[in-house]
Amino acid sequence: MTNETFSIGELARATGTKVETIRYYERIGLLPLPARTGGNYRAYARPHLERLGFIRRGRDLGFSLDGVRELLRLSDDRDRPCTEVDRIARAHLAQVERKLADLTMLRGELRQRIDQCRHGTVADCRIIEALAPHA
Amino acid sequence: MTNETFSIGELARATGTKVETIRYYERIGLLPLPARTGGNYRAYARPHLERLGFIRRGRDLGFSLDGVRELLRLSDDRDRPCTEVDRIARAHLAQVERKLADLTMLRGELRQRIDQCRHGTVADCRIIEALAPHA
DNA sequence: ATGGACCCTGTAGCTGCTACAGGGTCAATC
DNA sequence: GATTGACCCTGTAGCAGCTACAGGGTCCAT
Repeated sequence: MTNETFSIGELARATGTKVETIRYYERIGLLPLPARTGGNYRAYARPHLERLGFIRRGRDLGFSLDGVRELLRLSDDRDRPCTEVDRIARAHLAQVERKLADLTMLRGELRQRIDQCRHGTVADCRIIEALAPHA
Repeated sequence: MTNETFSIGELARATGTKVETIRYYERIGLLPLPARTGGNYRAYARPHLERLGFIRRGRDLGFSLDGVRELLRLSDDRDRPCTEVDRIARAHLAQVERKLADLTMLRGELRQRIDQCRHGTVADCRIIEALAPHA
């Protein structure tokens, strides 16, 4: 039987997570409490490794910790329809798209300000002018 | 002479800022301390209104509070060349562009996952599959 | 004098970590 | 057997940029 365990440092290296972050995930109940060694070290098993991997990939896809938590919960019930999963992912996508639209607008405005800057003095800088109203 | 003053609530309404946010800006030294009335109410003058307007527009353009602080400092010296202003704005633009690139990638990945979802059970959901490795 | 809208200070909460301080453990080396 | 050094432990505080109280005071109209 395979009953290998991992220290928190090994888990960190294996998943590209900082040790403190792993402890943080534990604290907020995202990662279950691992067994402890005689010297009170955390002893993780394979399921922990997988779960942490799941969390990391979810975060990489931009899901919030609550989103990840929900996805983890849903992924446990293998037989349920994935309607909910789909809904969460779509909601997240919509949010990403909103943010993209916002940032695109922002980029446009910034570019315009910067392009109009004639590199004179602050008194007639278009960037400052855009911020200070009356001048 | 025009020596009108504004209450914090009036300033809030005039600039679309929450009252607490104004007090916060004061606390971190972004907005100068206003005069006080007999009843210890803040009594703002026109320069405060303008300064807060500047801050808000800077924030709307996505500058950090430190960025805004720097821009405010620079805007005081009307005769200096606007090189520094330009540099700050360009650095910010570059950051916005990096974020845009990241989010665009993210959107692509999310769309792909969602498109591949066949709306079956969680067991063969592509979204979950992308997160859990082995399955 | 009473009500309601406004104001005050101070503190704690939010997200998602990160960074200590001040200690304990473990394996290897001298 | 003592010492190093890498690792681990808990607990707390900090970051940005607000936001939300609690527990009071003020001002003005009725």
